Amino acid sequence: MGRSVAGETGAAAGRRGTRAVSMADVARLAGVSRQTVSRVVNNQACVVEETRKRVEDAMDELGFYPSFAGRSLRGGKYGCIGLCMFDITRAGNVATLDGIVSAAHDCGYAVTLVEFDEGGPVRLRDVARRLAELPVDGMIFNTNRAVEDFDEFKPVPGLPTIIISMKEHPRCTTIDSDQYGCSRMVVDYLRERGHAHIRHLAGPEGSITADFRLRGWADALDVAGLERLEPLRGDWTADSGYELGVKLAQDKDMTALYVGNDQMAMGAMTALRTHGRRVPEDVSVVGVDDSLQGVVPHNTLTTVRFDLRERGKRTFDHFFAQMSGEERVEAVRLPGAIVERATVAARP
Amino acid sequence: MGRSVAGETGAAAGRRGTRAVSMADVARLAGVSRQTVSRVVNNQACVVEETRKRVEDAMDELGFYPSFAGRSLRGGKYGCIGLCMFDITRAGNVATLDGIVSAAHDCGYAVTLVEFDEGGPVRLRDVARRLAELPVDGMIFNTNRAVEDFDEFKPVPGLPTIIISMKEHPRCTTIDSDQYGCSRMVVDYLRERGHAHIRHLAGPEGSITADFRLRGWADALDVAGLERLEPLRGDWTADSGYELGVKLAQDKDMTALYVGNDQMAMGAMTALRTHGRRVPEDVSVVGVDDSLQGVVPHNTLTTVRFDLRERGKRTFDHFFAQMSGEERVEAVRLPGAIVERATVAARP
DNA sequence: ATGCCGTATGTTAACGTGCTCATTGTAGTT
DNA sequence: AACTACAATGAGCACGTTAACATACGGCAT
Repeated sequence: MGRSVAGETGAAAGRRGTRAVSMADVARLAGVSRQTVSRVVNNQACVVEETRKRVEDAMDELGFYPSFAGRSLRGGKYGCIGLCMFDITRAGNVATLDGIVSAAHDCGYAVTLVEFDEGGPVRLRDVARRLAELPVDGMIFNTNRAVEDFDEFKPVPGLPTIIISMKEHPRCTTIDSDQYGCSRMVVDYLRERGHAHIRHLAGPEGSITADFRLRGWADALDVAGLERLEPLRGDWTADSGYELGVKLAQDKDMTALYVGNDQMAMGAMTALRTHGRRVPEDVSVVGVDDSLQGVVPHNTLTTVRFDLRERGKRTFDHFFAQMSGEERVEAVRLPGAIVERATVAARP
Repeated sequence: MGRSVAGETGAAAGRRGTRAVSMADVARLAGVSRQTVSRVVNNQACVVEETRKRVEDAMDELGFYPSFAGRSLRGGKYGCIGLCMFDITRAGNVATLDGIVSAAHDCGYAVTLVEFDEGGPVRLRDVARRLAELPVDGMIFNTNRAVEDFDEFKPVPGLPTIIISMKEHPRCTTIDSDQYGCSRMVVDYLRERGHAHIRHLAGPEGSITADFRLRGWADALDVAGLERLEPLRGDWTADSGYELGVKLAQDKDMTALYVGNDQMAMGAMTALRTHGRRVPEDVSVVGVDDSLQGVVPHNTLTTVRFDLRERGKRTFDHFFAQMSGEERVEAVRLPGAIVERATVAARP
């Protein structure tokens, strides 16, 4: 219980049974002290060229790599950052992961990835516990799924913690693409083009992203004093978009449709056209994510693009700032940008 | 040079400047020896209930987490596996990553991810060097891109190494989806349905996957003694598929088109239809990857599906076997399966 | 009472590295 | 010759954990 299976493989100590080559071994072969080897490894001055050469040859001969354990035991830090994602395969997450990994790489950090998709309810506390026993200097959580103990969660002391989430947290800096603001932006964009009957096809209940996108749309309509019909809810797939698009085709007042992601938008658009509504002449359609580029030929969907790689980079930057002593807790929301293609028309 | 920036942050030793809570601290507070704390942490017997309770309370009060460094310094292993991917965002890679992470999790391992997309040519040696200095018990490389020193690469002694690659390696076990076999399978599938003029729209030059898929197609035609016209080469995007599809529409002999991925197939199909060739009545189309499901409404493309998550799981399994002493070097190729939809018709 | 056994706990040493301080060696200055 | 200045190297310790060994204690058979 609690102990890792890896830990129990036991018998084989070190690298496959044999103790790994240590500095002492190199020192012995090169005929110098361990300290001199250490200096060579860390590229310090004050080592005469001839000695350095001898040490380097010895290292090559023995296949020496400095032990991370020894090094970090001394130094107290690992140069690794723990990242917990709840579903890597979810569309946006890969790009974010990529951004984090590459920003981390630039600062000499590696990223240790942990997934947490145990059927039951998720508690940040459990995830943090698991991560804290790994060689990490801090943690990043990506919680685009509801977690049980979000608000009362306390980060592990000494381990800077950043949460990728639209929900704000009392103790940790949160960062996310502005899933709320993008909807207000789209509604304003459509209003400026004369649309007053703007409907919404949202993502599934239980998705925080879907909820914030929906809320942004609703608030924007309310603020503008426009009529707000009940939004429909799909499951992010193109087919669900098609299905609901068939229903929406009945609504002859609707002049614009804002869809919670591009795949459903694709489906809805197909349904609208199949049922005699022209896009964009009769109905303008806007999606979010810009995920169809390259996937579909002649992609014409007007949509909102987030720079998710940038989101990852920024996330790491905040982590790094905290590592460097920054104490501030903020809620960073990164704006998207509308990509104008050909599915929006202005009303007379 | 060579040293990590993380290492140079220096000043802050341990967890945010303050030395983390150690077993000694817990022992002092609980009024026991460090060894007893260790026993409690590792759930060993021979600790009387009352003592255990006192230690656990002390741990909670101080917020103690065992130090990974100290632990692995003693034990010699980390419970982490190093993974190098050259482009996480490439379609198949996420699912593979997911499979590896989840299989690793089940065995108590975490995955430390490193990306390597420095503009220049890649050498496995450099990647291995970087990974070997991290807290890992072994490594996995995902080399779907050409590397300079593939054949002469020697794994770090004591660190089991698996390569995800279609190319076989003299010293390491390789594993990959059977990018060659899938093409032979498709050609046979089309031949059985009476097709004799089967053309191929391949991925870009320089892509190993594209090369193997192309080679499988070519060999299958040669073996069957069928005419083999020059394949066209796209860049994986739907638009390039469309563009080349326009050219292919001129070829009135062609009765079947095998496309290197689904997105290009999507484009090619659209082009064929736009230029008066019915699919599947005039031309049958087959893709690879099954990547359009959920993305496009009413997906009807017949394609080859690989279980990429399974590929990840199998990869980890091989790593784990080597960790447990298995020495065999193999080349594992995981077959795909044809997903029959509606873009293939039998010829009379 | 003596000796033995088993259980609970403490003590010691070792893992590999890198910092601090000490020592040696060399050259230049007085 | 005696001194300082500096470069190159070595010795020792500390980091946190745990395996192996050592000790203390109570119960039981002799």
